[in-house]
This record gives sequence, structure tokens and C-alpha cells, in this order.
Amino acid sequence: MNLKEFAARIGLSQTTVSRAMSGYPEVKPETRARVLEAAERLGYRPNISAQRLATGRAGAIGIVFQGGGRFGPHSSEFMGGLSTRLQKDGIDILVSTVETEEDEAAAFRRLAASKRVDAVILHTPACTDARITLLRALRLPFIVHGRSEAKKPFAYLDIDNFGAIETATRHLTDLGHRRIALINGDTISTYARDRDAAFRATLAACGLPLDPALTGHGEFTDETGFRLMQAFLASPEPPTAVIAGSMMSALGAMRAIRIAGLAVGHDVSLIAHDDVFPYLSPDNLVPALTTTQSPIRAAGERIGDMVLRMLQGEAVDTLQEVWPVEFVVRGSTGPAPA
Amino acid sequence: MNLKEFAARIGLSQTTVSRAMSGYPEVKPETRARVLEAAERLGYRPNISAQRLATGRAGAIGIVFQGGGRFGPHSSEFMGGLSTRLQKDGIDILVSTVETEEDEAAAFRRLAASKRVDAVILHTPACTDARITLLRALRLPFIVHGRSEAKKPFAYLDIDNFGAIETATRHLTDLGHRRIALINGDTISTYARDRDAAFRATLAACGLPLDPALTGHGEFTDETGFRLMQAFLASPEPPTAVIAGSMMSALGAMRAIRIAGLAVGHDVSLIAHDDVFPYLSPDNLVPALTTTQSPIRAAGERIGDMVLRMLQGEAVDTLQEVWPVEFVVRGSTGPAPA
DNA sequence: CTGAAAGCGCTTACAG
DNA sequence: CTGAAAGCGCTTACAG
Repeated sequence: MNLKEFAARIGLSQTTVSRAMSGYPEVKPETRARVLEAAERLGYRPNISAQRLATGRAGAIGIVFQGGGRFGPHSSEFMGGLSTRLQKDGIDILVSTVETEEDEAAAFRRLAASKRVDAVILHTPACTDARITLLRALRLPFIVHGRSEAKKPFAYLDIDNFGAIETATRHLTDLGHRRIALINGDTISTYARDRDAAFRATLAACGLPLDPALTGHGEFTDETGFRLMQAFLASPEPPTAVIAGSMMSALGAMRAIRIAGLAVGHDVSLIAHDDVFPYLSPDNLVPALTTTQSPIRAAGERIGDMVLRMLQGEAVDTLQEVWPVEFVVRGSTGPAPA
Repeated sequence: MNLKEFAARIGLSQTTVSRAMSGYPEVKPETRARVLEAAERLGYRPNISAQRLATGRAGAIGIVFQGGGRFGPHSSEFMGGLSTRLQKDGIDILVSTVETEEDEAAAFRRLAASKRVDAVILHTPACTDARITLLRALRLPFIVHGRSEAKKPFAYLDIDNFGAIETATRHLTDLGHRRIALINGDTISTYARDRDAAFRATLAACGLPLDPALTGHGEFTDETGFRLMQAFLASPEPPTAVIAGSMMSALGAMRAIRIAGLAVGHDVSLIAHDDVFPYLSPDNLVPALTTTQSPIRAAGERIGDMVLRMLQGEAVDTLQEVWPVEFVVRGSTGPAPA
């Protein structure tokens, strides 16, 4: 049933029905109630494509994931939160996956040109990110999950990666550790740079040298954690503590530590950053894992909120948040072995 | 730039331009080439909402995830595959997350009434699933990831859950195990029932009793695996082997086994079903994990393919596939202890 | 092979 | 507070 039929059926004009359903103020309350009730009863819903064409709004926001690897557990938690929030306002999420950087740029061009989305969410930004320049040129509104450097301000939500790693590192030095390793994420992303900077700064502040053999980069997978930890342990002076960038890396690191015949929390302390996955809790590991934690699902919800406000015209420089990261000490960290 | 402007700019009618861009046959090849080149050069793309309104097609398929828990690592892998395939045909994916069963039904009604999607993907079906009845009533085309019982045929892609667990169980009995435990998924889903049936049938075929204390159900999380395994081990006659429904459950089970002072693959054999996650490989575990495996990403791609064929009018009874599951023996299974 | 025009189902400025 | 009508930007039956 379309608007014309429905309006005829209840004896009102299309105009009034449309206004009643869209919540416009100038409709008499009784009229609105009657329209809403009838729509529910007769099952009338405005055709979304017609609505979009008429208003010029797409009613959807876009998100692009690059490569198989990047659509992992973090993505799904984030998406869960985002979707929960946008659902409430009837905004759709349009998911694209691409292989390369060029494909991602092409995807953004396509989204912009065909007016498929009202805004996009950019994630895992690099320190200087060409995508930001592109989105600006395309006049496609965007919000960044993470931070980046750019001349003009833009909307973003990030967590305090610097603070997280600073706290973690400081906790370890306080426990007497002097050889600390870091399993970081990919090299170009801002978050990895921030974590690296925090790690270096804190070691320096404690008068400890940075041993390049004790830092490694890679995807947040079990395998990378395992491989890097094995390399650390094989170095001439193995670490007595390690900070892992994610729960996945931590699982791999834990195994490497055990295989080496060492005990986590006793011979080697371990801290992981935890995005809070419902299916993998640091409390369940043995020993329970000390973590810096920040729920990525909540970040998704918040970004959904922010993108809606942006579309309502709120200025981007009021849409900038940095979330503190919680630090939870559990059994995987202990005094440095004598 | 819209069609009118663009057509004027290159001196052709809107009709011809539209036909050239949509790949209709009746356009002269040179004309088409000229149109396509100009579109590329001038950056013209049809407005997607107008296109959808005019054709009556939404150009999108929907997928609904129920509850936070269900949008986990399996979902993201599946979505990655699905998106990869649909992208090629310019079909969008519309993701919704809901809390309850009623919300899910409401979401389907909304998608259907507002013509937001051309079809939906239904996943994790129960043996008799009310959602199938609903989608039929709504005349919303659908394809099921999994199987279900229904009078009329419908499109689906499932893996051979029965065969997988049969093979796994048989492998264990062949190794001399007589007390085998099963960590299964939620109770109402078809896949869990199939796995349970295979487990029972194989034990029976080997003349082994089924001990209810050695089977458990729950979400595919580390925690559930851990908790169930601890319970199994605490039973009067603990198992010498266990089959876990997912990699997450297996991680928890492994830990419970180790905490009990037992060795995986020696004291207790372990087999897991693996959906093949890029960030968590059974080869990396210690010992490497024997698995029944089936890549859920590939299933996502295939379902994308099938849904496109369905929308092109292919009959649903030719869109039914059951994939065999691969069995890979690694170090986590060994002879039953004497 | 190409074009003029109706129609898809909404929204909204304008008029009352 | 309500309505008649133009317009959003496409597609496509019909005519040539």
C-alpha cells in the first residue's frame, strides 16, 4: 500500500498523512493519533526509496573495511554498538569490504556520487590519512574512530592509547621490571604510534633503555602474539614483562611463555589491552589477565550518537572525544623475578 | 550532477544515457562507450534512491543479528565473505541488531514494509523456525544459513554438521576413547541438534553409552568452554576426550584441562569445530588442535552468490547446498590413556 | 538505435 | 491545521 491509497482509505490528504507520520508539529494531535493508529492497523509504511529521493537524505551511513583481516572481532563489536544506536533513529548501516587502499577510495567515491549514505565512519586512521583529504574533497561528512593529523578540525572518538600504555608500563616498572617488551599493532596507524610513544616516554622517564629487540608490530592475531613473544624470549636478554596490544596477541604470547617453561605472572608478567569481547574474558584466563580496557562496543554506540548529531548540523569541533582507558590489575602481573 | 544535466552535457537524451549506463542491449556500442567515458570523466553516477524508486528494487539485502552475543567472530567472518560477493554486483548489505525475538520479527516487518531490502539472510535457524513463516507471510525473499524444517522448500546453505561430529566422534572411538564429552551450542538451533544427533548415533554405533554428565550446551565462548570442561572433569568418571563446538570453546576447554594438571592430546584428547578465523589458527595452539573445519567466510560469499541468483528468479529448490566438512588431525588427539 | 513523456511514492513550499 | 500540486532523479513502455 502506498501513501495515496492509504490517505484515501482514511479520508485525509497525502500531505497531512505524510506530516503526521514524520512527526511534524503542525498536525492536530487527534489527527496524528488517528493516522498512526491506522498505519499500524493497515500496515502502511512509507517507501524508503521515495522518502530518500524526496528528502535528498540517504538515511544510511557507510563503513568500509579493508581486507579480510580488518573485519575481525573488533569490527563486529564496534558494529554491534553502532547498529544498536543507529537503529533507534531508523538509520541504516551500509557495510562495504574492499581489498586495497585504492579500492577503499573508490568505494568512498561511489558512496558519495550515488548518494548512498549521508556520512561515513572512518576507522584505524594513519597519522596523516589520505582518506580524510578525499572525504573532504567529496564533501562526504565523516567521523573518525581514532585520531589523525589534519589542518581543519573533524569529528572523532578515540581512546587514550597514550595513557593506557603509560599506565601499563609504569605499573610494570613499579613492580621492578626493567626489561619490558611491547607487542604493538600495524606501524602506520595513529593508535600504534601513540602506544609506541607512551612506551618510549615512560621507559625514558624511568631511566630505562629501549631495546628494539623487545618491540614488535603486527596484526592482532594469536599467531603474531605467539611469534613475537617467542622471538623476545629467544633474545640474549629476554624480557620479564610484556604488553600485548589485544586479547588475541595476548593468547599467543601466553602460550609462547608457557612453552618456554615459564609461568605467566611469575616469570613473565603480561598486560593486554582488552576491547572487551563477550566471548573472551581476561578474568577467565589462567592466570587472570591484567588489562587496560575500553569497550569497543560502547565506542560504536557513541560514534553512532555523534554521527547523528553531526547530521543534525552540530559543529564538528564539538564532536571530539577521547575516552580514558581503565586499568585492571589481575594475576598476570607480579614483581620482577629476582 | 543529475541525469538531466549530464545528458544535456553530452548531447543525448536521458533515455539513452540511462540505457547505456544500465547495460541495456539496444544502445549502439559507440554510444555506450561515449556515455561511460563521459560519466567517468564528469563524475556522474545515478542517484541510487531515484533508481530504486523507479525500478522498485531496493538494491540491498538485509541481515539481522539478535543480541550482542550473536554478533561475534562468526558473524564478522560471514559478513566479510558476504560483502565481498555482493559488492561485485553493487548490492548493499543492511545490518540490523536487535535484542529479542520479537524485535527481530519487528525488524523483518519494517524491512519488508518500507521495501528497504530485496531479500534477507536468515541465520542460526531453529528446527522449526517462526521467522520462516513470518518471512513467507511478508513475501520477503530469504535464504537460510543453516537448515530448518518447513513444508515448502526454501533456499539454504548449510554445512554437514552431522557428518562433522560423526567423523570426530569416530576418530576418538577409533583411538580407544570410551568416555567422550561434547560441548555443544545453544539447544534450539538445528546445527546443535544435528551435532547432538551425530554424537549419539556414533556412540551408539560403537556400543558406547551416552553419559548426560558429559554433554553441555552454551554460547561459543571461552568462558562456557572453560566452565563445562571443568564440570566434565569433576564428574565421577571424567572423559578422556572432548569435542568442542568452536575455537572459542576449545580455548576455554584447553585451559580447564591444563589447570587440572592434565595434558591435552595425552591425558585428554580435544577436537574443535573451526570456522577458520584468520586471527586464531588451530595450528598455532600447543598442541596443534585437531579440527573439523569449514570456512564461514566462504559460506558468506556463497550465500551472497545464491541470494543474487534467487533475485534473478532462480527457483529456490535449486538453491540448496550442504557443504562437507574437512577433518584435520593434529596433535591434540591421541590414543586413550591406558 | 534513439527520444519524449509518464510514472515510481514520497516531501514540502505555497495557499488557504 | 489541512490540501493541491510541483518536484526529487531515475526507468521504461511506447512511438518512431
